Amino acid sequence: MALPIPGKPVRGSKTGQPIMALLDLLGRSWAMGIIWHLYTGPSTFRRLQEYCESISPTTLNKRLKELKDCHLIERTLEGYALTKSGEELFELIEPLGSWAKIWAKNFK
Amino acid sequence: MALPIPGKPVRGSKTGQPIMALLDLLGRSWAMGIIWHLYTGPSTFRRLQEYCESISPTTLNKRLKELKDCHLIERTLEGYALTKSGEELFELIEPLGSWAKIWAKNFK
DNA sequence: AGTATTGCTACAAAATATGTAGTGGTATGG
DNA sequence: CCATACCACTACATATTTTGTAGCAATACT
Repeated sequence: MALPIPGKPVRGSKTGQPIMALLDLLGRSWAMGIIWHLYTGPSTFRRLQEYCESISPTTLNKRLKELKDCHLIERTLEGYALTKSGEELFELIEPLGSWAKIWAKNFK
Repeated sequence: MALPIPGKPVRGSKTGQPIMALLDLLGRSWAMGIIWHLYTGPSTFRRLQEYCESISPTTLNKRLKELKDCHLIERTLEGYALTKSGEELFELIEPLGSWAKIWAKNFK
């Protein structure tokens, strides 16, 4: 399980379980936030930065590279966009949106 | 959206969107791995540590506190266990497991 | 009483993220 | 053509998070 993450292998990948590699990738700061936003359509670097509450350009750049290397996003003429694979992944995590609302009520 | 995360407010919570708070929580190191493991049944601190590839006790302890504060896990006589809420959440992320296998083939 | 295991805490070092400034590239206007 | 203005990044110092190792108090087992 050698995912093409720049630098060292993915955290959690030693077990060889793909799910662990995926959870590691998604468990990095803003990774899921980026995917969530891109489902609304392609976006520019700047707009992603704003959407992710002013994530630093350094981190955004790194995250985008990783997601690109894992074929979840790609650059298009309109900016960054989800790949077919990325869309599939989004559709799997989409249900979290409505669940989160119910969950959040426990803290009001 | 003031989730009871020890210390500062959840990253991503400023928008007031519960999904962002949830993605932040789940986007911390090993958070989803812990949930994934606990679905197989209650577990002790030590076994969780082994399962999470020797996550440092400091981080494991912090993460367990956060997940407890957000009512996703709880301490039982048998150790740490998912709450009703935590189980619901797991069932939402469970499909990632089979998807990850297909996705991983792109890197072989 | 002695040894083992467990659930943690302490703390220094390493890795990661942030915040701000700046660079080079392309578009727009005068 | 030159200035101004964005945009997509890179550089780099600082802050925060995670790791790794050691150790301690509590319970269990011999």
